[in-house]
Amino acid sequence: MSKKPAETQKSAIPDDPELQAQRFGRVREAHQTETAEDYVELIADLIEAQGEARVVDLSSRFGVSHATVNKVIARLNREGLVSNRKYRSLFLTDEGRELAVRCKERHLIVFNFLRSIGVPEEIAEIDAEGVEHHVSEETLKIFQAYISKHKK
Amino acid sequence: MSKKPAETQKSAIPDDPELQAQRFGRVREAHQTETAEDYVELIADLIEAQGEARVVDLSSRFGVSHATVNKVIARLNREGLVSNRKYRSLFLTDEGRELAVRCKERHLIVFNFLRSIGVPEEIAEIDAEGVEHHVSEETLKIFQAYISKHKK
DNA sequence: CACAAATTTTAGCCATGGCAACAAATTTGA
DNA sequence: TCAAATTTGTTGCCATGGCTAAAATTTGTG
Repeated sequence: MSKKPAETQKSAIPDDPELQAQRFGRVREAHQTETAEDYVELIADLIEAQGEARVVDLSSRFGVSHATVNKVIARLNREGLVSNRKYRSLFLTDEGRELAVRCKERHLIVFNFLRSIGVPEEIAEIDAEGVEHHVSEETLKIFQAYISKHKK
Repeated sequence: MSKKPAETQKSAIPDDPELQAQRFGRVREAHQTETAEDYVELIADLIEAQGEARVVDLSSRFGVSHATVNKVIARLNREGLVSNRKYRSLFLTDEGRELAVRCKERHLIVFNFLRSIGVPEEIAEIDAEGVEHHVSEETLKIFQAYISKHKK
C-alpha cells in the first residue's frame, strides 16, 4: 500500500544488501589508504618546513613510537611511496609526492569548508584530519563551490 | 614581516607537534570505535526491519565473511554491547542499544547535511558512512543548524 | 679522537579484522 | 522422519599498526 515500488523506505530498512556492502567496502578501502596518506602528507610538510623528514619527527607528530613509524615506513617503501636508506632521513618517491599534493589539497578544502560553515579553527583541524579520507570527489567539488561562493 | 607573532603560518608548517599528535590520536580513537558503531547500528536496523539480526545478514551487508562477523561479535560481546547465545540471533545490550541510537542520529544528521548542500543521494550515503565517525559534536551541531535553516 | 647522547633499526609481543577450510548445529522440505 | 541445505561456530592463517626493550649507527662535544 503506502509502499513505493523499489524505493528506499527511509528510516530503518537499510535496503539492498549488495549496495550496502559496497558502501562499507569503500570505507574499508579508504581506511587502508589513510595511514599512507597521513604519512606522505606529513613527510612532505616536514621536508618543506624543515628541509628533511626524520623518524623522530613523525613519531612525535603522530604521537606513536618510533618503532611504529619504522614499520609503516617499511610498508610505504614496499609500496613505492617512500624511498629511504638506513639511518638517513626520509624521502618521497614521485608517486608519493603526487599523493601528498592531492592529500594536502583535499585536506585544505575540507578544512576551509568546515571553517566557512562556522566550525572553530582547532575543531575544524581535528575533524578535517579524520574526515578528509572519507569524502568523495563529488562532495569535495561541492565543498569547493560552497567555499568560493561564501568567501569574504 | 607578514609573520604574525605565534600564529599558525598556514600552509606547510604543521605547528606544534603535541597538538598535532593529539589530533591524530583522536582519529585513531575514532577508528577504534568505528567497527563497534557500525555493527550495533546495523544490528539495530535489522532488528527493527526484520525482527532479528543474524550473522548471515551482517556478513552479507558488510560484505565480509561470517568468520569475520563472528570474531567482531565476540569482541562486542566481551565489551558488553551485544548479547548472543550460540546459533541464535543477535541482540543488543542496553548499552549497545543506546550507542546504536546515538550513531543513527549522527548518521542521519551527516547524511541530511550532505543532501542539503547538494550531494546526490547515493553519494551522500557512501560519504556519510565514512564521515560520521569523525565528526565532532560541535560540528554536528553546526550541521544540524544548517539543515534546519535550509530545510524545505 | 673518543665517548656520550640521540637517532634509527630490529626483534618480539599484542589486538584487530580480514580470509579459507572444516566442524557442528539448526532449519527445511520431501 | 531424516537427509540436505543453510546457518553458525572454530581454527589457523595473514597484514596492519600499536607497544617495549635492546642493538646498531650517527652525531656532536669535550
